[in-house]
Amino acid sequence: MSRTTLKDIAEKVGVSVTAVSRALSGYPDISEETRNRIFRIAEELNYQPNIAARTLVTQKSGVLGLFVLGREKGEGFSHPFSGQVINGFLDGLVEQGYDMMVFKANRPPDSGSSSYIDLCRRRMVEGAFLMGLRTDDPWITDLKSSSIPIVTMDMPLAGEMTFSVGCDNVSAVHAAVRHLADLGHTRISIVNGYTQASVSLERFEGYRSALDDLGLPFDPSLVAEADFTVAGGKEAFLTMIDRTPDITAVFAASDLMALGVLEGARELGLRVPKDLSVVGFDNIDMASMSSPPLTTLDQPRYELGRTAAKILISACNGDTPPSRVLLKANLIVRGSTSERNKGKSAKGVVRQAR
Amino acid sequence: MSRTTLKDIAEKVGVSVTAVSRALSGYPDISEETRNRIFRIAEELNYQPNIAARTLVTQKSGVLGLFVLGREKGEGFSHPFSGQVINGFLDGLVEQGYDMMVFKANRPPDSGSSSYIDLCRRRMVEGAFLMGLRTDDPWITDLKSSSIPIVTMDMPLAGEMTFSVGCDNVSAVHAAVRHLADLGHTRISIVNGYTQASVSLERFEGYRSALDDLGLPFDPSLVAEADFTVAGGKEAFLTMIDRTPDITAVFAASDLMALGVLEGARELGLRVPKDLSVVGFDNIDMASMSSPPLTTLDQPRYELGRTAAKILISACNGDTPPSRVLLKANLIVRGSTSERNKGKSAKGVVRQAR
DNA sequence: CCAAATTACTTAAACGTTAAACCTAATAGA
DNA sequence: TCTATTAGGTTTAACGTTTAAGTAATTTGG
Repeated sequence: MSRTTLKDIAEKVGVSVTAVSRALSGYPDISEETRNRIFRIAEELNYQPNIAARTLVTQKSGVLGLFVLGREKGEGFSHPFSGQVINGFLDGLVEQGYDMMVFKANRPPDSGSSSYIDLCRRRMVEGAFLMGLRTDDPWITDLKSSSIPIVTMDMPLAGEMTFSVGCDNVSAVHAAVRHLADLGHTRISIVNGYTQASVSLERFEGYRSALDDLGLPFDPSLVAEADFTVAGGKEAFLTMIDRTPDITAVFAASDLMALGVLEGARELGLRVPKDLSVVGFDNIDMASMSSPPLTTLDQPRYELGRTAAKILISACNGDTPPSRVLLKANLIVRGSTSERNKGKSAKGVVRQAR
Repeated sequence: MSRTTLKDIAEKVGVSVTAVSRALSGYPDISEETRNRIFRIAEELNYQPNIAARTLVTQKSGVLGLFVLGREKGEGFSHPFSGQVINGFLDGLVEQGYDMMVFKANRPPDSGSSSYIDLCRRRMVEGAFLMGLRTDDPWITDLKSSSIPIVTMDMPLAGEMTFSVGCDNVSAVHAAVRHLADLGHTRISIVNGYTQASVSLERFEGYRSALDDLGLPFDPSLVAEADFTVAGGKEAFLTMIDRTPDITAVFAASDLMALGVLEGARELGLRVPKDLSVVGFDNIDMASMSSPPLTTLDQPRYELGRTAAKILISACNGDTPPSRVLLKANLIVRGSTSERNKGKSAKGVVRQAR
């Protein structure tokens, strides 16, 4: 026997298919008695609506799409940051009766690959949440002119139907740098992410403005750029400290890079936080477990995902949510930062270690 | 203007809807010339098939479901283990033209929540992959009698349409214990996961059989049980080492618990690996970054996910894949294990530290 | 040269649902 | 008492696709 349909119930109860449909959908024009009979039989036959059929006629699928872009090595799903965001997004959308479909980013836009929007259209996806979008993504223009609502993480797009969620990176980094300055550091370097991520620009802005506000001079040789990974952070740190050995503090634009800095420092014989203070960004689980545990900026990841779902759904309902929502990232002070050690500068140690 | 449909193309080309459908699907009974015209117009109108309509008539949605169960704190998506498995699963299914829908596990089976299978039926999901299923899950019997193929991770179900993927836990743990024994350890303890995970039983079996094979006596007081988390592992280790301070090696059934053991050891002043050797399980990213880096069993996570997709799809196609596929977990030796230190036993250190 | 087969289509039906329009009997309002 | 309304339905059509069953024109085989 195949699946039970409205027709099966209708026949068994002795009413029309429409009556069953309306009863189950809670319309008031079905008598209390028939309604009860219908529900009983539906239960008995373990009726599950065929959502494909419903979608076809209502033109609404009840599906929201998730794109986890940049899924090479250590990115995307396997990035320690993504999990909680996705959890929040999923919870937020399930609460409103939606389901989630996950799409793989088809890398080369040349061949037969479709744009994100086209992928959505086939499945009648009502809105999409994009994580890991970069400024050089080939489908950006496509997204801007989307007719379904799009929420991006960390990357405002300025389209009619595009929205974004993210942290207030500028003030977050400002706070981190201030924290380091408060501890007496004056040679504060930044290991930033690549410029194709728009957070990188914001975080740099936070760094610059903090320096200005604190009366510290800006030195371009204290700025390094990496790819948000451990290896990249380590590499960037090592070349930078070689150039400018008088650094006593590092702000890294991701915890992974901060962990890379820690690794690099260990190799050089620098003791964190005694010789070098390190601040990360994200507060991934690993951050609290490194030695020393990382001082970092906690992004409310779950809340970010949840907010994305909220915006998407309200836009789907024809409302006009704010085009950009910024949540606050909180500085969490742990063991990787401390008062600047005036006696023994990092410089000396580095010279020794080499 | 709304979406382009087959009808739009048909009118513009001057053929029937069927002709367009068949041309686009590659049937041979459309002339080369009309086919080309159809393709050109379809392209021009940026036609995207309405998959809901297709699903309705073919009774196949082209969707596979993913259930990431146990999504409390640190579990599910945010578990460092899940990401790569999901990446593999997604890649495997996209390659075959499928899409992935992710379902939230509705915890209490009492209220109005539906079984995993029912969730699938509504969306005509063709098969599902379940991660994090426990032996005490309320929907187990439902799953066993499923009419759509189900692949579980790490948990064989013995149903007509159920399959499972996982690692060969028994021989993996066997290798880990042998590694410790080879280093001279004789008091080897196990911090296992909770018994509701079937891997726990298998890992315990590996532990027992290794002990037997190596001629080491089994001592129940060297067995602890925790919840796979860092905190749980630490707690379990601390109470165990208090009871039996002569332990010189620990096998933990997850890297997170192993990291907890490391933390506990640090607090007691035990030096790893000098005073205590520790082996984990999973090879999560964190494992290589702890200090010391963890010796652990590497699960081929990506491959596990990919295999799940492969099995699911072949079962969807009416084939009969093996009901259980076990991949090999490889021992990766890092800094957390070393030769047993005969001079200074852990016992002495613990006594001192307390 | 005619029947049979092939080519290139078309028509009709179906998938399971919802929405709009319609209907009938009972009830309410004047 | 007659009409207007309401309650409780039913009938019909539509959503966009695929598939089975035609059909007319052309080609092939003997």
